[in-house]
Amino acid sequence: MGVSLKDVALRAGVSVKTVSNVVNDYPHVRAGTRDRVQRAIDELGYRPNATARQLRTGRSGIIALAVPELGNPYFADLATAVIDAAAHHAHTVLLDHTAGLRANETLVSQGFRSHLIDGLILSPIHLEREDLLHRPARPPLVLLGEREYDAPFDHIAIDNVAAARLAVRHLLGLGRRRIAFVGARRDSRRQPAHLRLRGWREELLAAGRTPREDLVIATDGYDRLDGAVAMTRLLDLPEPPDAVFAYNDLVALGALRVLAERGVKVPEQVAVVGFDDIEDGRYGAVTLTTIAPDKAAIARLAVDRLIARIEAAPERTPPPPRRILPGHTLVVRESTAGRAPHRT
Amino acid sequence: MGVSLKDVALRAGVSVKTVSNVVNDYPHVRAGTRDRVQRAIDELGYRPNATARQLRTGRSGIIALAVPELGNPYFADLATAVIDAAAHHAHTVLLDHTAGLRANETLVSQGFRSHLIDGLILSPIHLEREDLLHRPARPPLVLLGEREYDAPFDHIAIDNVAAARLAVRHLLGLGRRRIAFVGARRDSRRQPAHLRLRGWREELLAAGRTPREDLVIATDGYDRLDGAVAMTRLLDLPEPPDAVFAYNDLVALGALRVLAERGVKVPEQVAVVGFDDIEDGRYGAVTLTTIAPDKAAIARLAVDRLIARIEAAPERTPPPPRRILPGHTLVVRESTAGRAPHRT
DNA sequence: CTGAAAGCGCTTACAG
DNA sequence: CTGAAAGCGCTTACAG
Repeated sequence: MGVSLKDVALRAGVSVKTVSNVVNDYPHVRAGTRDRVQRAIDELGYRPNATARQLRTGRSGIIALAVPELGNPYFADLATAVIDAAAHHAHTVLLDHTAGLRANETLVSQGFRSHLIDGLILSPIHLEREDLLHRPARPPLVLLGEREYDAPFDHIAIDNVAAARLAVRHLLGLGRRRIAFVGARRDSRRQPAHLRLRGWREELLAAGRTPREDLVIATDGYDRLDGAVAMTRLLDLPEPPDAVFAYNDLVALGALRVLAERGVKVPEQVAVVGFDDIEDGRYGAVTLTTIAPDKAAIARLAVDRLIARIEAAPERTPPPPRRILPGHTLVVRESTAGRAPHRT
Repeated sequence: MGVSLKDVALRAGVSVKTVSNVVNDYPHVRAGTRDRVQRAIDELGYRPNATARQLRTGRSGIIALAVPELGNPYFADLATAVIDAAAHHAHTVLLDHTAGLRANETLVSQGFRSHLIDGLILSPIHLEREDLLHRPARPPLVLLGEREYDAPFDHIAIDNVAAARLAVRHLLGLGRRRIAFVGARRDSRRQPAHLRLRGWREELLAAGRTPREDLVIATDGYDRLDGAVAMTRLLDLPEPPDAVFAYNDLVALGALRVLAERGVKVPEQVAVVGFDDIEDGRYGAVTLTTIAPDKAAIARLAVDRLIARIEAAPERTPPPPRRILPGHTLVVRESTAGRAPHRT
């Protein structure tokens, strides 16, 4: 079917070894030989067969990225950044979505399709530590996101507690006294959002205030609808909050929608802070104040770390797994700062 | 390193052929033999090497999907749907983004990484017909989206002209008389959006109205920012429009943001219709009326068609390429219908 | 600097 | 119903 090394070798009158040397830029090839081989390659339109190379070398040049859902712009942005970072290392990205389900996350982490990929970047939601315990050493795994595991894997995530405290401090600075947290889980044993919730608690305590647990709203997921449902409940409280810190921007946007529906003024009556800095937050009728994780840094660090493990010689002891903390910033917009007067 | 067929064969006391037969569910294997082999497989933890299988069969089980950008929720949704549809055929999806650049789109269509993939689904923006002309027959290609090419490839897209006419008809039915189109291109030779623009023109003419070309606004891209810039220009016109039909929802959302900023009432003063039905449009302060393409159908049809070509016997003449038109609907929301009174 | 040959782990005619 | 063997297209010690 296709043109193989052998065809090129025949045409150039050399062995396949020499052709292989030329194709892989092996330095010690005589210039004349190289030219002759190159000409044969061009004439025949030869292109190396990646599969055969992979079978021989054990490397595919593919890394997998598994996120809960691409429908969340945060993960779409992250995926884009990972694809770009991988391209820098001449790697391609195979994308998986887990729907945040523990079973899917476990399957992926256990090496589903592992023969096809050199490494895996996984952003888990409901995966538990024990799901990770009997994982084979290959392909290497880098974890992303808020969930922390006492397990020997690199983990790239911003400091969620510090970021949450920054958000709550901002709201306290605006004089807000009833600050709700939206995005806890009903099941107290499983708290994917526990770090952001902890930050909310810590900052309130540090300010000498008692965290009001009735202002902690559990949600089913982390989508706009969850934020809308939670906000409705909060507004129906005898004493509604004057601020909302949402687990993420989608939840915050759902809350903003309900506030608009009910005619509640933002930020005058209720201030809102999200988390992720997705683009939607910059274009609503009220733009959204949010925590902006450095997504490019997250992607770059994750890919760099993964590639380093992929390329590590198997006989040497690998570097110990690390927690790496990319930066984050608070981006203040209308949902806490109010709107500049109309340009008319 | 890993456990191979040979190891299993040795342990089960059969030939590799028999193990292969069991692994691939070849029917004619004696039950006793099958059990013995299965036990050996389980004990050794054997898992087939996909790379070796691919080298032998020429099939990887991977299809590539190339979209302009994942940051547009429409493409994120589409990618999700394609991943699901591919999973039905036991295929995995390799994701590429082209940034809508002709060079990237050409590279992908010409078979970049073609040894790794069984087929390609491409949603082009600026690709031209000539870029497609000297494409090798393999891997098969299915095209998506508004751009039409007089080239022998399957093409899955909703009827963009009919959909645009539906949107404009809706606005006309609301009594709007100055209906702008936002999302044309400056360069008149390259009009990715030409079908939706044509629909705008045709429906106005059919209603006995003259399309006002000064209400056709060119944009650099199809993002929120482009919609915001365009809306600003429209509002600064001596006689601003009373309705906007946007190329897509992102552009429409950018326009809505500017309308809110300027204190223009939607839909009373300006009604807005988008295109794509992304989730953001359902949660703004003013929800967005839009054309909803049947994304699941698009993904399913594209994958089905691609898999059929992948599995077609190479010696038989392949089925002729087809244009397939999945359905679409108009979803009416507040940006044209107004808001229901507050629930208080 | 270059060649002949083994082998990565499968699948698949070809026999029996 | 099962086995022995070739071969997919590479890379890479091993020679020379």
